This record gives sequence, structure tokens and C-alpha cells, in this order.
Amino acid sequence: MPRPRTPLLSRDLIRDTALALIDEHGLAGLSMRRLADALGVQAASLYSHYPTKDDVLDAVANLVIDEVDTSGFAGGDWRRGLRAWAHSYRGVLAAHPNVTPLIASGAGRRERFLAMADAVHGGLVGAGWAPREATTIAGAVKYLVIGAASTPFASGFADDVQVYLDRYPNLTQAHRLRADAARIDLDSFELGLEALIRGLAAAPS
Amino acid sequence: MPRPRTPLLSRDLIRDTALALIDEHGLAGLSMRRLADALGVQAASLYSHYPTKDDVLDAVANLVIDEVDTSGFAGGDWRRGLRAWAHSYRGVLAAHPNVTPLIASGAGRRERFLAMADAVHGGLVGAGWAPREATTIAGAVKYLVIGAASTPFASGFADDVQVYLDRYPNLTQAHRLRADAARIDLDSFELGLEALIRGLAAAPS
DNA sequence: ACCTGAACACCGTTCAAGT
DNA sequence: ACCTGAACACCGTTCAAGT
Repeated sequence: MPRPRTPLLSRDLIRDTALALIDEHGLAGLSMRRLADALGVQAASLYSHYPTKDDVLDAVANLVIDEVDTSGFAGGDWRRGLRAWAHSYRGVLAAHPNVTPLIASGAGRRERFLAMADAVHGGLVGAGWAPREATTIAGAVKYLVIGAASTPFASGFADDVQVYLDRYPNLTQAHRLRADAARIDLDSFELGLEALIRGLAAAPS
Repeated sequence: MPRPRTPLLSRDLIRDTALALIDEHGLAGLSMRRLADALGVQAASLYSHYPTKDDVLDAVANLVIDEVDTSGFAGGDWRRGLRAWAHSYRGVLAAHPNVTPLIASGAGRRERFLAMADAVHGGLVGAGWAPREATTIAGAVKYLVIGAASTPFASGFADDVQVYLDRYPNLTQAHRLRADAARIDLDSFELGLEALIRGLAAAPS
């Protein structure tokens, strides 16, 4: 079936299918052959639309980042804006946990990352922060979001607690809290975020 | 050269060589064949010592985590302990940037991660924090460290600034600061860490 | 017990060929 | 311009065979 009059593929379709496969089968579960399979096409066909697999992954990363809401800065309240951005960002990564390593490694030429950074930076500067301070603040919040999304509490512990329960006496309580992992993750994130905002109480000059 | 009287390989030698290769050529640059090559051996030989490549990577992660210093809690001053741990942890990841994704994804059965978590937890509880609070505090600091190590400021920006300089007006200043990236990274990290510690000023009850 | 050589089922990517 | 089929140089892993 070569050269159908209506193309079988498009950049958007490939990118969206890649995200769906990653969400379902993990980052390691995505290969160009599997992706082509899901699209009913040969692997080589993908290279008519993306030069490399990394470019597909960049497109996926940009798609996910575009879900992040930065509109909270609109009112001019930078605290509200920062909280809304951080929660939105964290929520998006929680919705796509398998994509998180892609976001965390975040190298390369990723347009939508810049758009997000620009919106946050603009929101802080618009509220009176100096550019350098805005950069630092946005960085610290980003660290919290990426860290929280990358290493949730639960991931630190094996499934059978009994193995090491007696070896690390200080962790006994922590293990008992394992079922509560989601709450602990949120608490740690909120603690960091609120402490940061509180620590900026001096506000922009 | 089968079955030499003194074994060519050992678990430690394989693990140390793997770390050296990752440090030099990146995580993607490590294959079982390359690793075997560096050891003057066939790839299949590695499987006499590690069941899978993932087990080799777990050993590498444990080795790196063991470099983190948690002795700062010894004096009973939790602020000092927390700062020392955070800086040591961040420094270790900065010394092995290519290993960072391995640490960040941090799943699986990693003994030394638990040893580190246990030491930190013990240090906080020993200073009077309730176990649940200790878990939350350690989590927030970990988020900052992992986030800072995963997405340094510089990584967000392409090498040729001019490409998007006019497209994102708010980032103009940030771009000018690109050469200063290392300092911005440190500032963001310090801001988050100190704000967190300040935010805990209430101290343990 | 430890290492080899060959094999298996995969990869990302290229390229001539077809329409 | 877009897709195929075959190929290339790789992967992780297995396994019979050798000492």
C-alpha cells in the first residue's frame, strides 16, 4: 500500500500515539517498530515525519508540558500564580508518570518548555520581582516539582517490607506509613512549596 | 581462556567499571558488550556475576549513594545535619551527572538508599521530630536535591540563544544569564533549602 | 565455578524501490 | 511526497560447551 492518496501518518498522530503507548507500556516499552505497529505501518515510514526517535520523544515532552497551566499569574498575585503553576505542573506529571524521566532530563530544543518558563518568568517579573530573582524562584519551584514527580516516596521501598524491616530501625515507622505514600508525597511537596513562599515573604522590592 | 585459576571478573570490578563508563560516555553509552570489552571479556561472562543489566545498574546506583555523607546529624543539630546531607547529596550527583537519572528513577531494591534514608530519618527523630514529620521533611529535601540534579538551569536552553530570543520576551534576561548557569542552579537550590529550614523554625515539639 | 562462541529476538536507522 | 522491504550495525540474554 504505497503512496495512498490520503497520507496514513502525520506528525501529530505519531506523537499522540507515542504518548499513549508510553502511558500504557512505559518509556522502555516504546520502540519505533511498536509505534509503527500501533499505527498500522512499517517502522521506516516514521522517518518520513521525524528524523529520529529522540525527535518523537521531544514532541511528546512538548505535548505534555503544554498541559501545564500558567494562567494563575494573570491576576498579578505571584503567590497564587506560583502555587497554581506548581500544582498544575505536578498534576500533569502525575498523570503521565512514565513521561516524567523525559521531562526531568529535559535537554534539547524544546519549544514548549521555553513557553512555560517564559510565562512563569513574566508572571514573577510582572509582580515586581527582579529578573534574576524570578529565575531563582522559578528554579526552586521547578526542582520541587521535578523531584516530587521523579521519586515518589513509595518508590524508595521494596514491596516486601519484612526483608529489611529489622535492619534499619529508624525506618520502622516510615514503612508502616507505606500505604499512606500518596499523602506523604503530597505533604512533602506542600511543605517545600509553602516554606519557599513563606521564605519569600519579604516580597519584591 | 576459559576458567583461569584466578577469576578475571568480580561483582565489584564489573560495577566499578560500569560507573567509570557511564561517567565517561553517558548512561546510553553503556551496553553489556561495551562493558565486557572494557574488562577484556565476552558479554556473556557478565551474566555469571549479575543476573541482568538492571542489576548492574542497581549496584552502580548503590555505589554512588554510598558516597553521600549523613554524618552531619551526629551532633544532634538537625539543621546542620539537613544542610550537610543536602549539600553532600547534591555534590555527589553533580560529580556523576550521567548517573542522576538512575538515582532519580530510584525504583527497586536498593539497599544503600535505605541506609541513607534510615540515617537521615534517625537524625531527625533523634533531634526530636516525630517520625511522620521526619519523613515529610526528608522527602522535601530529597525533592530539591533530585530536582536540582536532574534539570540544571542550563539544560533548559538551547545553545544558540538567538533562535528564540525574540519569541519569549520575558526570558531575555534569563538568557543573558546563561553563562552564569552554575550559580543560578546553586542559588535556586540554596533558596529552596534555606526557605524550607526557615519554614521549620517552629522546630520539633 | 567461570568464561567462550554462537545463537535468538529484538533495537534505531538507512536506502533503493515503488506509486 | 509517502510508504515498503530488506539490510546494517547494534542490543540484552540464553545456553551448550569447554576447563
